[in-house]
Amino acid sequence: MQPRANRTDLLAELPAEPWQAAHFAAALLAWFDEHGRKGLPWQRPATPYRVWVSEIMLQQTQVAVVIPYFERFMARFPDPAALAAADQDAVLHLWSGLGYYARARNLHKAARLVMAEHGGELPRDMASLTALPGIGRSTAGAIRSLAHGEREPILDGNCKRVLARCFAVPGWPGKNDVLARLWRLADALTPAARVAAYNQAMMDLGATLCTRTSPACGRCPVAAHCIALHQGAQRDYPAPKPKRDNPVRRTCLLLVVAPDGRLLLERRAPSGVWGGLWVPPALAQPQPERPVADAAADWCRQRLGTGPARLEMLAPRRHSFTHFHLDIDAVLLNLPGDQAPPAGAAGSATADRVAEALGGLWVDPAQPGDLGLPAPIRRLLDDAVAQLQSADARTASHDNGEAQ
DNA sequence: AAGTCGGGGCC
DNA sequence: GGCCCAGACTT
Repeated sequence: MQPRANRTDLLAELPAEPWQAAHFAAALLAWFDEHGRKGLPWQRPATPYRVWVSEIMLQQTQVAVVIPYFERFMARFPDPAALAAADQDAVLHLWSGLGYYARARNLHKAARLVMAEHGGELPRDMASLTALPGIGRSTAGAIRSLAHGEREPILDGNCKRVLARCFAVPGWPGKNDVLARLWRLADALTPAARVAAYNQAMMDLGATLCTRTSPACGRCPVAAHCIALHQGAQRDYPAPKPKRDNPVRRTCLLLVVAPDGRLLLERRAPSGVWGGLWVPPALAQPQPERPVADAAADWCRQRLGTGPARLEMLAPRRHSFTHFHLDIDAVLLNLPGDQAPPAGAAGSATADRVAEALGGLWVDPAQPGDLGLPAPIRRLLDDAVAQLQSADARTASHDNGEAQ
């Protein structure tokens, strides 16, 4: 005798009944025809490439944020060939501010694979799609369903919330068993006809009615199916991620400014936080008990072979990531302009030696150019520019005072 | 199975 | 300030 399924399992298996799944899909599709989103940029036209790029951008990122990035990206890289031919810096530049930069690196890598191994067209089958870096089951399902009309379930954050509520799925969807159960539900409910509309409808429902905090159950097309609504427990699903205290890390960023006003950046290692992006050099291990200004001056003498002509602390700042806080001390270091500056170079022999020694790059902090710059670093450079200008103004007024 | 990877919207 | 968002990858 097989062990009897418990009550929760029975409820979860209900949509596997064909008639019920069909009713769910029909109700959702009727609602979609009336209220669904049909004018998003990647829907006109929904080519495999456009759906692909949009899906990658939309990973962990809201639609309204993505739209301008998507438009710029498509204008610059209209097809896989253009993307594959681009430098990684150009791709990261258009990604600056979106976060999760591994998405951009993987997208770029995958475009080159598409050119090399798939004749310049995205493959169509599930195995080949998920073999490409950055494409998992849900993104592959979105490409197959939205761009090709193949019957394939998706499971993004919206679908997880809708399904967790409808079928009262307990537990945090980050857990593998919970996730597996949601996938089974998604698969069982996905209809054979009108898959693209159905999958889009699931996302639209989650984004517009079945929202995280105040779901509009009164207008929901699948309210009759919703166990959470029946129990008045919409708020309990999906269960939140178990939270833990995020650690605090410290760093000290050195804003080294050459006599001509340009600022030193270094490229970070390919993996890890801000991988592949350009960031000012950092003190390896800031020591809590030692004044940061002293450590920065020492770094300057030891690594650059010259003391700073001027040193100024910027206001400390905290940047919070998903899993830790980063306290940033920023130091403005002006290099001396006493060496003879070669024409067209960064402004001094010292500056040139520095860039060579560190593998760095001198940029105008007001116009860094086409490189990937993390958003907080972008803001930091803006602050540095303002600080330099006010310092110049003080110097000028001081000089005037002496002259008079 | 748990940890890593960003930045912004919204409450 | 917390929480989440059209997730995927590494260990």
